[in-house]
Amino acid sequence: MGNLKVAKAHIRAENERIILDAAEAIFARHGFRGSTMQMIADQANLPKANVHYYFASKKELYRRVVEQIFGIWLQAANSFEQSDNPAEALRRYIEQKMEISRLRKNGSKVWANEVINGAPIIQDFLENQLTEWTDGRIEMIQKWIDDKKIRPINPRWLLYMIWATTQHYADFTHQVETLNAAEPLSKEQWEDATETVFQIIWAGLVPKSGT
Amino acid sequence: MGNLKVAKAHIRAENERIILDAAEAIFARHGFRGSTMQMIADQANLPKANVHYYFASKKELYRRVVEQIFGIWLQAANSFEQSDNPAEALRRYIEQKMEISRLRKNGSKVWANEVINGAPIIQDFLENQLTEWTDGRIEMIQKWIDDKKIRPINPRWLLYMIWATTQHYADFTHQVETLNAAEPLSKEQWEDATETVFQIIWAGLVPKSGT
DNA sequence: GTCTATATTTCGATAGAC
DNA sequence: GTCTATCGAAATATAGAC
Repeated sequence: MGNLKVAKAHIRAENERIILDAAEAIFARHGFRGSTMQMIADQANLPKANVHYYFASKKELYRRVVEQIFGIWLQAANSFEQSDNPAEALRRYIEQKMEISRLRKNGSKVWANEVINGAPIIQDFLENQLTEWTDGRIEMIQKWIDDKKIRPINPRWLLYMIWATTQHYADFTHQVETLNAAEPLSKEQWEDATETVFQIIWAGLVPKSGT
Repeated sequence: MGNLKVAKAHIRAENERIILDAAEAIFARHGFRGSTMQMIADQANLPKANVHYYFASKKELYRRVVEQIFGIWLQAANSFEQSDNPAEALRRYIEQKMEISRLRKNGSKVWANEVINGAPIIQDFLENQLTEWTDGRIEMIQKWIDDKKIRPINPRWLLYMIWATTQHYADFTHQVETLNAAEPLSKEQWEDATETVFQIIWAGLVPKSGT
């Protein structure tokens, strides 16, 4: 009896994972309304009714996908804390964000799609978790400024700049690859792009030596 | 007879304009598949059948909207040419891009949506016009580097950085406003953000005085 | 050129046999 | 837990009167 329960729970966990991965890919490519349960089922190699068996509605499935992405974002964001040295903290954060853009393109695209459309489904994430996290990071950056470790700039615009620049490589992959002779960026290009993003931002933050 | 033709042409031009504006707003908010001809008709204050009278299909209407946006982008991009001084040229370009983000949010969002989804409808723009324009601008920036006017960085990543940072304020308006206590950015905030973007990028490009 | 009514297709969701 | 068949609700597009 106990074994049966465990086996069934295992099947459920595995199928949910397969469907979530399939849904992320489809939602990233076609948006919420552009994606059909049939497409997701095909991507997962399951009959459409099975998808409905595990996720009651398309909306619930979508929300689970977005939740998953948001978790990864917040987790990476913690790297911000790990150093009191602004150069180190920013380098680590930019590197992590670029790494997520490289490895989790679909997640980033679903998020972008959702925000562009006014976040009809995940507004609560923006209002609660993201607002809290952002306010905390702004305080940290402001402290760096007060300590004259970086130039006085508005910390908020700096954060947006890092988000925009790093996520661009995930959200606009298709444009980036088209402009790269229809080829994905090579390992060297990813490293070079990451280094350039960090270098420009950091050089733009260093306090003027003469001041 | 001639007058009648002119009058009808006028009616057509005006109605097409009304429908295009309505469609841009709806497509920006709901994406291609999320938008219905009924929504567009309501936004334009016209019966649905009239929209079909002027635009044979939803796809044709969408393509016209994206074409319009792309024209505005390319036009603004010319400001890049107007100065041989990198600081001036970059400042003007960033200011223009931020101005478009402020005034033409919907256009930018439709474009972003389209690229995220793999540009199924406007791939030819990416392959032709955008590739040409980008290659030309990369040459210009490379010349600045050769002339030691700016530090040696990969010009392509610099362009992407400018695009990403400026368009973020249009595409992610909803997130930016949620993080701004649900208020649109004030005139002062727009100016401050623009200045910060330019300052960080430019300071990150100036050649080291000691080298 | 305008607009009501409707044909046709597609999709989300469920029933019910296995 | 799986899967076929199908319902009911939209949505695109068009026919045809004005």
